[in-house]
Amino acid sequence: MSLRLTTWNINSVRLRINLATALIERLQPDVICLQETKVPDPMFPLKPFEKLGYTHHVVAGQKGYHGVAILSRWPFEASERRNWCGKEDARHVHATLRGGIEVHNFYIPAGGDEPDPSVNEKFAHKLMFLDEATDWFTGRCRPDGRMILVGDLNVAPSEFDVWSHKQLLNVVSHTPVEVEKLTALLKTGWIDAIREFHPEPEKLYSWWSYRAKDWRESNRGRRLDHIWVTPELKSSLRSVHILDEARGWERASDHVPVTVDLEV
DNA sequence: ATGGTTGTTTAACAA
Repeated sequence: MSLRLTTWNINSVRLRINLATALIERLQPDVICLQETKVPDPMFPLKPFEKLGYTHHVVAGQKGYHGVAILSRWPFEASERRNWCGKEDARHVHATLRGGIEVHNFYIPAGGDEPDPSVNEKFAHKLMFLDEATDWFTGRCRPDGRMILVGDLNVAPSEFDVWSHKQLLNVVSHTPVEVEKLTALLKTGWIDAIREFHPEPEKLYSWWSYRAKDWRESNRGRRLDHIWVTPELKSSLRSVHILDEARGWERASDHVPVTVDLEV
């Protein structure tokens, strides 16, 4: 069976519900993983998704910030919300699809502006989150079997994942300590599916700041959104696609949807 | 070197 999964930091699911339906019409993913939904669960707009066939969902939201959701045309065998770092932040849900494929959807803390954990509590939280996730996937949730990890991981790990390695070395999202910790998480047993199809040195971005006058012209992007799979799914990978043009949509999110196709 | 924008919620914060 073919499985198409799209991950997207939508930056408010209520504001961009029409962009979500446009995306669905166009790509028809089987599974959609959203981040930064910014809505408490009772107010999540499930109806438009249900009408389009996404009758299975796991949603974890909160007022104003964060929020993740998995919306699926495939039934779930199980699903769960998980909290991290002793906080109630809605940053992770996971679901096991019919057939036993486990999907993890993360919204890793952005980390604030100052890349020093001793003065910036948000950056400390980000590093702790990455450590805790690494511990978790090393221990009771080992990445074996058929598993997919996606989301806004808020780290652009390689020099080819940012518009300027030099100019971003001390900018949160590309500092060596974050890259080291994201790499440790990857090495718990994952394969970077996007790079399987677009190996370095090809430049890849999934986010462009709202602050640029012309995002396309300046093209100061970063690859913050990721799709990882376990080795067991490597031979099932068929293609990946970063929908750059979505950054040019009216009232766009600052992130664009990223899609993977598998034959499972 | 700095400031630039957007979303939620309504002045301030997060990204």
